[in-house]
Amino acid sequence: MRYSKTLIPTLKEMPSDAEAISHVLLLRGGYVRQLASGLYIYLPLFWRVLNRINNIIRQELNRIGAQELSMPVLHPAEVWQKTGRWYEIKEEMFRLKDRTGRDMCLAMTHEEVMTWLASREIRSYRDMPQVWYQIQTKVRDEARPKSGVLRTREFIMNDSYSFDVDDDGLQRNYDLHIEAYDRIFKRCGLDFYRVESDPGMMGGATAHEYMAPSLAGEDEVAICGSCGYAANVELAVSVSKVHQYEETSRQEVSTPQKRTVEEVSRFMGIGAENFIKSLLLISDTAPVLALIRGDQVLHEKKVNRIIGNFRPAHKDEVKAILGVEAGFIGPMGHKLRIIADNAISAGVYVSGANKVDHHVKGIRPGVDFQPEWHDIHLAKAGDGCPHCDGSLRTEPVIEIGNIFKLGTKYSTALDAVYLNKDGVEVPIVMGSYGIGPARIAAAAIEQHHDVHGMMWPESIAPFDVEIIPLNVNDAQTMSVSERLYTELTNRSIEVLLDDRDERAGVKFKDADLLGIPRQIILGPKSLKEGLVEIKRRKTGQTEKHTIEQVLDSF
RNA sequence: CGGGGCAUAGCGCAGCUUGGAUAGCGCACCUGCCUUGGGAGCAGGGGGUCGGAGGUUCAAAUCCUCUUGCCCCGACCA
Repeated sequence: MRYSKTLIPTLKEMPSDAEAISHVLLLRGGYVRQLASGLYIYLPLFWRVLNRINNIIRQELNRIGAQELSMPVLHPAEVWQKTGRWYEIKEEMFRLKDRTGRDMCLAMTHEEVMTWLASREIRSYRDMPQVWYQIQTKVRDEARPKSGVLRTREFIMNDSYSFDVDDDGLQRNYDLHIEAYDRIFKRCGLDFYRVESDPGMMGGATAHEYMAPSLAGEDEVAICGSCGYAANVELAVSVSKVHQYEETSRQEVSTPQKRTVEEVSRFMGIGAENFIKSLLLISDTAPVLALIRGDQVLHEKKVNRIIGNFRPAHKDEVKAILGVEAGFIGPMGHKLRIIADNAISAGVYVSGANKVDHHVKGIRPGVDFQPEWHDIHLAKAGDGCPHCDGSLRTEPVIEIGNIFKLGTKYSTALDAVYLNKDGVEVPIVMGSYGIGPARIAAAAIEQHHDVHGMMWPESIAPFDVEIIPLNVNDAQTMSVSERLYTELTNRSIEVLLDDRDERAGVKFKDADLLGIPRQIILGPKSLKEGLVEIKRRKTGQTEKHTIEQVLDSF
């Protein structure tokens, strides 16, 4: 392609609204433009990148026997009503009516419609397994679009759905998708982790997320350096550091005006890990007392799974329910439900005395009070790995893909059933798998760039090579450029020819910004010797070669 | 949804506190000359009515009210 005839509106100045590096570079490099909050126009360069990514995805999914198809973006409400998500999902779903007043919505995802199709077309165990996928637009009214193309309200997703007769079949398809996804992300040149994740509203028990490490990431994963345990911190299990404690007898201590763990800890000269933090939570059904170690943070999602929806109690509620001011609550002597983090199952602790201005030391959990034991603390860097002796570290990541075992949640709701060998009607067992191509692109930029611009992995770069004739008014320069352009193109190499009548500096700057992996530089000096230069964008190294050598190197 | 910030030429910004005459700068753009290995130089030129509505005032980019959009933090996130 000729640069002079391609829309590549590069920007010299820093866009003021961009924060994430990928966002800045996509804007500056003329890859995308923003139409409105969370809505982006993909210009020719970005579209080429996405198509390359999508082709890798296609190849790998076809390889495991998946079949590509395409689904509507506009859905009738009924299918979403049948699974209940029409009611469960709130403002995040775009809803509208057609001219007859029928309720419709824009697709946030395609479990419903895929399952609807399966319910009509799959009749027998002989029809399975099936894996259907598409590369389609999804629309979600995000509460807060951000970071350029990383979190948008409309985006392309590759989503794949498996249909099996039983859990074993599902497991096979799940494993096949892991294989395909591993290959896809590897081929796209990304560093990534596959981590255990929260199935969330998808339902089902098992789920993994593919995460690309990046400062621009919204998620955080906990990783064990020794055994490879990796999980989203939303559900990461961790072994709290063992702490030293003193065997003291139970004893009340006066702690005037000292309420927080930090205050009392400093006042008594005892480390925060020797405290029990008592938090009163109001769930939908009853108040619950949650206990965690003083040096830890309560993990609301974990608690949510145990007691359902809840909120922290207000100050006056604490007084009304426990009969003591917040700040002096202790675990003992209460009748309500108590859940405690495993970390405090051993040891001797200090906590509130349930009496203003007093705490108690020498408290023995399991002896002085009997809670339900759970993991309800937030895993943090330095905590022990739950599977080995290693310790965990945490890292910010971009979610680039996810895989879920759905089970029969959707097939049951939409009556997608088949007849098994015994002639019995059984619900289809499903899995769903998703990849965000734009996030792969953004993650690749986040992971591969320098101060001058992007450095695309070869597999997903918009072009394989950029030819840079330094002086387009020089006949020899141009004839060699044209020859290289033609011959490389004939060999199916994707070439960008910077045929603009611009100064050398402009072309170099733009080329580095665009990040095409290889640059072929044609200047008068080298050409006199019959040589051209090849520059590798990643290393910045240049080598001089004859034209034949260059052609042969591809 | 809570908190904060911004909105003046295509882009990046100044001017606003303390109202006052043709609203300014850099980049980009157009014309000419010159130049061609890291975003050149000189000369000339076009383009905005200050996000929108209302108000105060002799006078509003500037003060007041409302409103819309965008960004950031948090909540949320199939």
